[in-house]
Amino acid sequence: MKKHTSDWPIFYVTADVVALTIRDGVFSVLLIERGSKTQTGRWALPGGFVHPEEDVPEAAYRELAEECSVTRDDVVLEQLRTYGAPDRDPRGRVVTVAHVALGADLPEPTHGSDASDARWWPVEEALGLDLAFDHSLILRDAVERARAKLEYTTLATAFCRREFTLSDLRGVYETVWGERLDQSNFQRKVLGTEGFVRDTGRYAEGRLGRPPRLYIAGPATELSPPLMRG
Amino acid sequence: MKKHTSDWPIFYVTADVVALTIRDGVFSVLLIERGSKTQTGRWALPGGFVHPEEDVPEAAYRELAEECSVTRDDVVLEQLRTYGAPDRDPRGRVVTVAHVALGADLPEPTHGSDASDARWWPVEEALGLDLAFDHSLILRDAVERARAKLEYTTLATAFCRREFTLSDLRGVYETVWGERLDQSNFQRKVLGTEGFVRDTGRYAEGRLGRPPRLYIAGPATELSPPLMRG
DNA sequence: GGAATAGTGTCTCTGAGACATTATCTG
DNA sequence: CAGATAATGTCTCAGAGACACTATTCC
Repeated sequence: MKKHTSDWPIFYVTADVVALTIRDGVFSVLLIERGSKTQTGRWALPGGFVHPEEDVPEAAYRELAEECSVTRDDVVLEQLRTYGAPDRDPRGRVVTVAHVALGADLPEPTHGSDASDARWWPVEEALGLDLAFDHSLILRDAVERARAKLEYTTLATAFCRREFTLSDLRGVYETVWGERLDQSNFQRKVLGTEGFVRDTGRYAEGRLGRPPRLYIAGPATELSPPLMRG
Repeated sequence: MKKHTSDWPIFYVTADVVALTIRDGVFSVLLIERGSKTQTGRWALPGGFVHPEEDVPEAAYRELAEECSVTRDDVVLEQLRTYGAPDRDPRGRVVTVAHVALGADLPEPTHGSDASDARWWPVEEALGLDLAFDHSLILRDAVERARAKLEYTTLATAFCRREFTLSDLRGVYETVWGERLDQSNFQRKVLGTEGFVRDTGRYAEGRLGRPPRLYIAGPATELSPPLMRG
């Protein structure tokens, strides 16, 4: 790493992304196996250096798009927090702004430039891995943030396609939280929360049983009082 | 600002602090008037560059201590979020990790090195100021974060001295939220939440009226279900 | 005693949990 | 029709809000 003499210390800033989705009913996270770079062979979160004229969320979108063909319309991206311990990266003083990206059924990763492999891992398995750098810590924080935000925001719709049924939405909660919810009480809560979902007036077809109504996400963002975990 | 040619772009990283306290019953924030540096004469949040070998929260504690003689035992410090828009600082690419520091009745600022003035502002007034850089945005986010965290955490105790009465604690909520709470229901909620406060068995003296019990903060951190605003 | 503040008790209403019932599709 | 899933209704209980009442101090 190059040295620099200045009035002020030099930092390198990266944007890392914890991309979460539900694939075949399994809460999953995107990990890449590091290729020719530092920490070769270890699994890590997608991410990379922020460019000089680039805003930080732009970098996060870009890094995600490089590993997995996802545009910014496919995910909800928000900042998680920043990790900047002096020894967190052996290459030098690297501060990372970690993000969480939530999307519905995100696609298989396109093998990117600097990764030797990339794939979706079940979150429970990924939490058991020893990831590169402090990425295991970041992953734990991201998963807990996602689980918590389902309680007091309408963020669960970010895991659904544009149109979804209440069963789909309930499935998101059940998958992410890993617990069953009563269908009746769930419907009462969701439909009773002004602006959580909006009825399209149409019904899903080609399923077993009575056709469910289709909804789209409403304008509400907060859930007050929250929908609570057991 | 010096230029640097490297494989990767150079960033400067600062730690800013939104120090919040209650002074004479007024929800207050510490601001400094910028001296000989950039944006001279404008009011700003305390903060400064993170040192090469320093962890980011250390820098936040240090910057706070430089403006106001406060040790880390006097406040609860937590990261707010990171602000890194390319044009947020005219000096170059400066990314700031913003923090919130909460404390009980923090002292008058000691006139620090690079500030021409420093003082506590009522939060409502400070929100109306046009602060340096993007500090008005950071302040808004910090105040909203603090208000929200009172709902679902036991953080309100951070605004109290080591020993406090339930009236003191209720006063924190009323001051920060700017609304009245029913004393009876508040007590029921606080005392009914396992680990929120611990009874010392002693009573406050020298007040008008019946002497109130003294409590200290308990081990609980979460409030579930939350204590809600009107 | 009166004023002021602390602490307790009670009534009501909302909302969550548990679970029963009805509705509407496919095979 | 049976089986499956969706949607609605009902009962109960916990907790929040409103507010009355009691307790203990200082003057």
